Amino acid sequence: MFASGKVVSVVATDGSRPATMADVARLAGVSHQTVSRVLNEHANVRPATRERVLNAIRQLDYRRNMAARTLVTRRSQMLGVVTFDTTLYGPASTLFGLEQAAREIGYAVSIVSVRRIDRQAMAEAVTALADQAVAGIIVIAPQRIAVEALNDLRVRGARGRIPLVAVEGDHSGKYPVVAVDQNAGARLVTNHLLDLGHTTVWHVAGPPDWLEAQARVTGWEAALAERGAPVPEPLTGDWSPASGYRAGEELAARLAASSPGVPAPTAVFVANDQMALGMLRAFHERGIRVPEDISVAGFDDIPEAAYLIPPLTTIRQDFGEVGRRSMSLLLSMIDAPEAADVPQRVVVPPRLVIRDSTAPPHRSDHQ
Amino acid sequence: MFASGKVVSVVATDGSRPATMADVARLAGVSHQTVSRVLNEHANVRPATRERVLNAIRQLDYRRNMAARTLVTRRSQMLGVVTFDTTLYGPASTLFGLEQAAREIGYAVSIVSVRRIDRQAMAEAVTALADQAVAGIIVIAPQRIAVEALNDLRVRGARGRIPLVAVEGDHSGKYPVVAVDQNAGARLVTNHLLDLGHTTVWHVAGPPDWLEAQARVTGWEAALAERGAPVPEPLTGDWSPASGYRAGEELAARLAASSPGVPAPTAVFVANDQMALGMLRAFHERGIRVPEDISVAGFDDIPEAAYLIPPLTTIRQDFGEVGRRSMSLLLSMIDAPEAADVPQRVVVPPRLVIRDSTAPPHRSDHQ
DNA sequence: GCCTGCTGTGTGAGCGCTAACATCAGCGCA
DNA sequence: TGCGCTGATGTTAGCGCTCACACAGCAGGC
Repeated sequence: MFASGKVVSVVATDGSRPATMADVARLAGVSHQTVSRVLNEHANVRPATRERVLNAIRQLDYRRNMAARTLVTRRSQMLGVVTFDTTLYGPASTLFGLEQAAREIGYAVSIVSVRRIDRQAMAEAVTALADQAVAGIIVIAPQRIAVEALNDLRVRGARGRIPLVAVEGDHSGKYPVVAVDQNAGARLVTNHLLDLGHTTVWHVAGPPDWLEAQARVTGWEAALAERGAPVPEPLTGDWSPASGYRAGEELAARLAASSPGVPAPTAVFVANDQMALGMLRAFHERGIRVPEDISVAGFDDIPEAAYLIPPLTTIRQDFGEVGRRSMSLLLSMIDAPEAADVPQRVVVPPRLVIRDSTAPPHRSDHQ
Repeated sequence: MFASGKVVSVVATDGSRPATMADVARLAGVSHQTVSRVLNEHANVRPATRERVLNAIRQLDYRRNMAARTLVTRRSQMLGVVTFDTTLYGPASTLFGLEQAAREIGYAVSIVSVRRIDRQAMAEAVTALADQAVAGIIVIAPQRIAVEALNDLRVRGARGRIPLVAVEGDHSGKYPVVAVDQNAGARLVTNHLLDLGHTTVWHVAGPPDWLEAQARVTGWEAALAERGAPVPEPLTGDWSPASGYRAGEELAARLAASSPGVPAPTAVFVANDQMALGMLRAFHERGIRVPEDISVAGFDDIPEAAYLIPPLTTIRQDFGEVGRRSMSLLLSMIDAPEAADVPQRVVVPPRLVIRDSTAPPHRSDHQ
C-alpha cells in the first residue's frame, strides 16, 4: 500500500505539511512524548504501545524534524569534515571512506574544503561546522601548518568542546590522530630496494611542509642508517608529475656523470606515485631503462600504478580503513566526551606492492 | 581587544553558553526582533541602531543558531550533494568546485556518496538530504539509471519541492542539467585524428550505462560519418586502466593480423585517460610505437596525462566550471522557485589538448 | 492498611529564532 | 485640531522537538 508503484515519495505523500510528532501521537492514541520515547529507543515503553506508534509513523510517512531536535539537544546528527584538496587521491579516498562509515552509523556529513591552509582558514572552516552544531569534526590535515592551526583553536560549539580527530597529521598536537604509518611504509620500500642488492637508495621527497613527506624522509633515512648504507641528499618535489619529471632529469644527469669515484644511483624511492610517473617519463625519454638501469618505487598505489611503464612497485595505503577508523574514534569521543582511554594515535599499517619497476642492480657498467 | 593573541576562540569566549539573540538585544538596548532585522538585512533599521547591534554582536562573539532558524523557516542554509564515487577524477573535481562555490555564497554543503546507483539508493540519499532541510540538491549522476531514479523521485522537503540540479546527466529528465559537452569533445578528438590524415578512428567506449560514455560514442560516430569515414565496431571498457590494457591487447592483435584487405587501425580515441594509460602499456609491451604505429587520444585530461609515455593528447573538461555553473543554477531556482526562465541545460565546452600521442599515420608498412 | 518502589505514560516548559501583528512617534495636510 | 500615513521598534506566538517532572497503577513488604 505504501511506497508502491514507480513513484517514490520523499517526506510527504500528499501536498500538505509533513507529519509532526503530534500527528503521530494523535493517530496512535498516545502523547507526543511516548512517540519521542519510541524514536529514541528509551526503555519503559510497552511493546504494544511501541507497535502502535511505529504503525502510525509508517502510515504518516513521518520523519523527525532534525532542526527541532538539534535546537533542543544543541547537537545535530551531523559530522563535519575539513579537507584540503579533494582532488588528490589520498584525501579523496579518505573522504569517501569517512562518508560511508558515517552514514552507516546514522550521521550526515558536512564538508568544508579549504584552498590554502592557515590559521584563519582553519578557524573559519571549523567555525562554519560549529555553527551547524556538528557532533564531531574530522580534519584531514596533512600539513604541519594545519596541525599548528588546529592546536591554536579552541573548538567550541553550543555544547562545549566539540570532539575532533585529525587524519594524516602527526602526534604533536592536542588531538587524536589516525594515520597510515608513513615511516613504516618508507622503511618497507627502502629495505625492499636494499634487499635487492642496491648499495643505497635515493629519495625524492614531497613538500617539506607536509607531515607525510617528512615522515617518509625519516623512515627512508632510518632504514638506510640501520643497514649502514650511505644517505644521499634527497631531492624535493611537490607531489606533481611535473616535479617528478624534473627530479628524473636531475637523476639522469647524475647517472650520466657517474664515475668510479662518484657511483651512479641505482635505486630511487619517490615519495608518491604521481611524481614517480613523471620520473618514469624523464628516464624513458633519455633511454634510461627501468628497472635495468635504475629501480624506481613510489608511494600510494594509485589506480594507475599497476599500468605504468613499467608497472610501479609502491606502498599501498588503505584510505578506506583510515576513514573507518577515524570515524569510530570520533564516535567514541562523542559518546564518552571525558573518557581518558581514547587512543591518541591510531596507526594503519601500509603494505608493499612489488611490481616490475624494481630489480637487482645491473652490475655490468660502472663498477 | 577581540580575536587577539594566538588563541582563536570559536563561538564562545568564556566557559558559558554561547550568546543568544536576546543577549545581544539586551546589550544593545533593543528588542531581539531588531537584532533579527539587522542580521537579515531588513530595511527600516536606523543606522545608529544597526551600529549598536553590530557592536553588541561583535562584543559577545554572537553567532546565530542555525537550528532555530531552520526550524522556523523550514529551510537550512545548506545544500546537498549526491555523488557517485568521489574517488574518480571527474566527480572529485566537480565536488571540489561545487563546495567552493557554495561556501562563497554562504551555504554549507552536505554530501552523500552512494556506492551503487539504483532507485532505492537514490531515494535514500535524497531523503537523507531532505531530512536536513537542505535548500537545494545537486546530483552528480553520470549514469542512466541515476537519471531514471531521479525522474521517479518526488523530492519534497518540509517546504514543498526542493530545487534539484543534475550534473553530468542528460536532458531527458525533469531536472535541469549542467554538463560538459561530451559529444562536442568526442567530435573534437575524432576530427583532430581525421585531420592528421587517418582513414578512420577506432574507439574504446566507457560502460554503456554511463551517459557520458554514450555521448562520446555518439560524437565519435557523427564525426566519422560527416567525413565519410568508415565506423569500426567500438570496443568497450569500464574506465579502468585494466580494461584499457585489454582493449590495447585487442587492437594489437588487429594490428598484427592486418592485411591489404583488412587495414590496420592507425588511430584510437579512448573514452577516458585512465583506459588510454592502460592501452599505452599494452602497446609498449608489444613494441607498438605511439604515435608512430598508432595514435592514441584520451578524454578528461587527468593531471597525469601530460606525463604519460608519450604525453597524451586528450580532451580537457573544466570540472570547476561545471561546479560553479550548477551552483549558480541551483541558486536561481532557490531564489525564484517558480521561475520559468531557468535554463534546462547548461553546457560547458570542452577543449582539445594536443600532445605527443597523436600524429599523422605512418604510410610505410602495409597498404 | 500504608508506605515504598517500580513501570508506563502524560504534562508543561522552553531551546533560539522568525513572522505577523501591535505600537508609537513624527509628519504632512485638509 | 484631527486624520491618516510612514518609519522604527516592540510584543506575541509559534516552529517541533526533548527534558524534567508529575502522576497513575500495581506489586511487594511489613
